[in-house]
Amino acid sequence: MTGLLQPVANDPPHIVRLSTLATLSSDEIDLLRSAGRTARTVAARRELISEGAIEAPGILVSGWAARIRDFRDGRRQILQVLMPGDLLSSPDSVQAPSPAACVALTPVTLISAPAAPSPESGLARAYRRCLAYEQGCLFRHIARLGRLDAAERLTDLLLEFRDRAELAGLGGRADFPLPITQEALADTLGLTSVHVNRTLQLLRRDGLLKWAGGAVQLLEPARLAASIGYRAVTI
Amino acid sequence: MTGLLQPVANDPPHIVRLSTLATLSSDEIDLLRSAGRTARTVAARRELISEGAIEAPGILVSGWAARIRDFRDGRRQILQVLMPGDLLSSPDSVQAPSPAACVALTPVTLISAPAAPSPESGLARAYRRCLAYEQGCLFRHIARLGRLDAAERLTDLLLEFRDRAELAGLGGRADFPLPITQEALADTLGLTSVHVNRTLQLLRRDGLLKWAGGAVQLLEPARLAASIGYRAVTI
DNA sequence: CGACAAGTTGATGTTACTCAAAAGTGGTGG
DNA sequence: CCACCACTTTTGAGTAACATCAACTTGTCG
Repeated sequence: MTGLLQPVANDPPHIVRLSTLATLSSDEIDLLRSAGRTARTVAARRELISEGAIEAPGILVSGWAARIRDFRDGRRQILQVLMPGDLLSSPDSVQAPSPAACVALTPVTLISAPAAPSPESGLARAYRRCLAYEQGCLFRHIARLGRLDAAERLTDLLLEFRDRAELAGLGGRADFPLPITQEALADTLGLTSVHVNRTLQLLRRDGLLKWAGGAVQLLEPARLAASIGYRAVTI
Repeated sequence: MTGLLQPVANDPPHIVRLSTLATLSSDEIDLLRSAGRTARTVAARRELISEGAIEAPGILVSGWAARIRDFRDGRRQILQVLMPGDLLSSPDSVQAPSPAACVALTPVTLISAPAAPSPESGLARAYRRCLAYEQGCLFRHIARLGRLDAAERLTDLLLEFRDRAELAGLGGRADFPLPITQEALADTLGLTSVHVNRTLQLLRRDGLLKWAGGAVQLLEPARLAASIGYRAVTI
């Protein structure tokens, strides 16, 4: 059977995400499904990719991970947070040494990303749009770290997570999984975990969010978005 | 005449840069040279690309530019600094709406980036390596903003500029052009221009750098690099 | 020479860091 | 089932880095 399909809600996150970014043929979806049968699992805190290693094209299908930069004195910066459905490295891009190590923030499962049938295929387009989206997120991350204060950084990051979770069919319009520690959040936001904790308490006290059982619920997403002039990453 | 050439010091920066990143045939170099004959110039402070516009593949051949994010209240963050030889957008990548506006920091000249003859050609490889290098710089920028203090940020950025200038055949091992204002530097580093000014004075007082006539000279590049554990972006 | 942009200086305020310790949470094995 | 351990979250008090505001100087270009 050949033809075009709409993304299905019960599909795994990477299939929802890729088929939202470009229309995939059912052959391509089958390709992704069969790739899902040979998954690799990695325990929390373990490296998925070490710095300088050649990355095999991969997709994160469950758990969260992060590209990180460690400094000699113990400081650590999370460069990019990866959630289910995210590409670890596209089959199209250069097989270059990874510019940064990638570690699992939770237990993680990975599959290898199937090569696209052709550069004009839907899958190839989906991969390219993933990369563009990713770059948009990196730019947003830079603006966040450079010019927002703690509460604004946290708000901005949570809104980004919400959008990305929704893109992969995870969580709803105001709630989404967030299975990482406050310390990981601090390393993402360029803050200390103490300060992240205090900032979270402010937002909770103001009735803006709840965070329990590894999931966040934004109580007034529109007000949050308006308060920082949040706009979704365009793709 | 066909064959492989070494980069020539007197070549324009984009040719030096691309032919350092991958070996180009003389046909490909001719392609780049003829692209150089139809240059576009943009005055300082003008936009090269506005946010959301579709970017035409381009190369910066002279002057400096920056991708920026402007906030409603006047805050501004420079997301990426572009210097001569840098790709504005690769012919290979998606023709997606630009995630951020790009403005000229000095008067600028642009050429359009010629499409690579084939995906396996040297030029296509050079473009891909440009993108990988660029991503490495973005990661470095994030770590800088998230975890370094003012003096470290400045040092790290100047060392990156030195490396990138050298890659494009501009400047030497310790000195390079820096034709931008302290305010642009502040918007890059997530600091105020007042604080950048004071931090520069510290470095000057310690005999670490000179900055005059739009060019910086690092007096002890090795000591600077060691002080922050600087490692060049790997490509 | 005048005007405007860029760089410099000083005084003061605030955000976020540091250090330290207590309280809560979850998993493991006896 | 409980005791223990490691990890995470929370709280408090003092501090440092950077921002803010405002003025003044220098440089540049028409």
